[in-house]
Amino acid sequence: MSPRRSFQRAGEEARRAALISATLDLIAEGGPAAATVRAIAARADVTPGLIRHYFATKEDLVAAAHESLMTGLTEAATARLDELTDNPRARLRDFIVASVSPPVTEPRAMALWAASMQLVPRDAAMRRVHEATYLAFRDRLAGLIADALHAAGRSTDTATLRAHAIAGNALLDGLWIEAAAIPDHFSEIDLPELALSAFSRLLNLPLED
Amino acid sequence: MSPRRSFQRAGEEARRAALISATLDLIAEGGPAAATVRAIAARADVTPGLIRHYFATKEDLVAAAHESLMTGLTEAATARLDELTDNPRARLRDFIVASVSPPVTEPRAMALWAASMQLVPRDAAMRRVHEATYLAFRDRLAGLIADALHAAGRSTDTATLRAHAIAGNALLDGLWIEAAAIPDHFSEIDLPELALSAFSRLLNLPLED
DNA sequence: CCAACAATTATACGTTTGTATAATTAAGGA
DNA sequence: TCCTTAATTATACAAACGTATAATTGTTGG
Repeated sequence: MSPRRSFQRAGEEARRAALISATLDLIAEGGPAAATVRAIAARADVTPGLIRHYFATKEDLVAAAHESLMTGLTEAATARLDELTDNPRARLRDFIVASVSPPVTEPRAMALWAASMQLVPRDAAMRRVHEATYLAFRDRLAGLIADALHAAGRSTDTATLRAHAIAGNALLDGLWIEAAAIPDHFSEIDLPELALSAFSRLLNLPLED
Repeated sequence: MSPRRSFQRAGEEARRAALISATLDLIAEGGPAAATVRAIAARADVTPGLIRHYFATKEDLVAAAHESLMTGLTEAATARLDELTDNPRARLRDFIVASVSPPVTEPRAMALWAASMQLVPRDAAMRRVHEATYLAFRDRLAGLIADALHAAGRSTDTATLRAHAIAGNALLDGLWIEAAAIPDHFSEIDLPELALSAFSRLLNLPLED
């Protein structure tokens, strides 16, 4: 007499979110190999069969998890912007600082990001998600740069603006990646200050406090 | 009557190298999941049982492969420096261009790098190797920057130089990573020119042709 | 209060995985 | 030349994987 386990119904949205969260947790802790359908189900406190009910294949679930991760990182850098002053230069400065500060620079985020990047070259769905989220972040940065330069009375043709956004994005990416990879080594370095200083020279626009 | 497959004996060193090479090829092509013992053996043109004869466990083989990868990358970067001209500014320029050009920007390199980075937060040995190779690369860049600035008659205190090297390294990392991740999107962009332009502003030192 | 439906669990299947062990064969020294 | 030894192949096995499908159960509208 094995009693069938009781359960509660949850909305589709909540269940998908729970499965995605469980997937990210497992990948962060033990890499992609640890994110098996059975482990994911256990972490989300459901049975493995339910995964197939919401995601046709495990690949779909992983892709959805990647999208959730990337948009989450972008939002982490963007979140404080809305509550900020309307001073364009301060907004850009805050965006830069947030991009090289926790939670973005936490090792967990880096491990997840690396796991995703590893799939990008050969998984079309992952590549599409990555490109979309990359461009979303870059466009956001481009807008902030344009506003800051304009407020300083500088003209900005689109080609130059795009180059600034690409380089600035690359700078922020490289900084948070290394800071997350070897936190001990960067603990004694004021990363926000370094980022602001480099950005100031990149745009020829003072950003430091 | 199935004839047993013929074979030739090889030295331990050669066999281990062949197995490591096969492992890296497979990880680059299909990720860590593709590097099964059977696939590795097939690629190295031996039977799966032989792997266990040289590596007690598959984990040992993967660790050896990562170490080989890291040291190989550093040596490649070091070797490249020696063939450059002795004009300090040209050396820095060539180094920057090489860092955002093939074979560095090939998706294969990015996939292997991402596979390694994914292990860094969880594996102390991997973290040590990564930190050492990162610092080796950064120190090289710092030396090139110092020489170029000095040749231009600029003074450079060590703190500023280190900041320049960190920011420059981050810029190059971010650029080659994205170029390798979404090559289609960057195909129409002159990445070396963009990198040189950004570096020039970062150092306030003209580097473009 | 009941019936219909969707959400969830349960079970099963075929593959593939890493590893263990026994059988064979190439290579070198006596 | 033969005989020993280590390198290599061959076979086997239990565990874990993703997926498919059937059986149940919570929920909601009438």
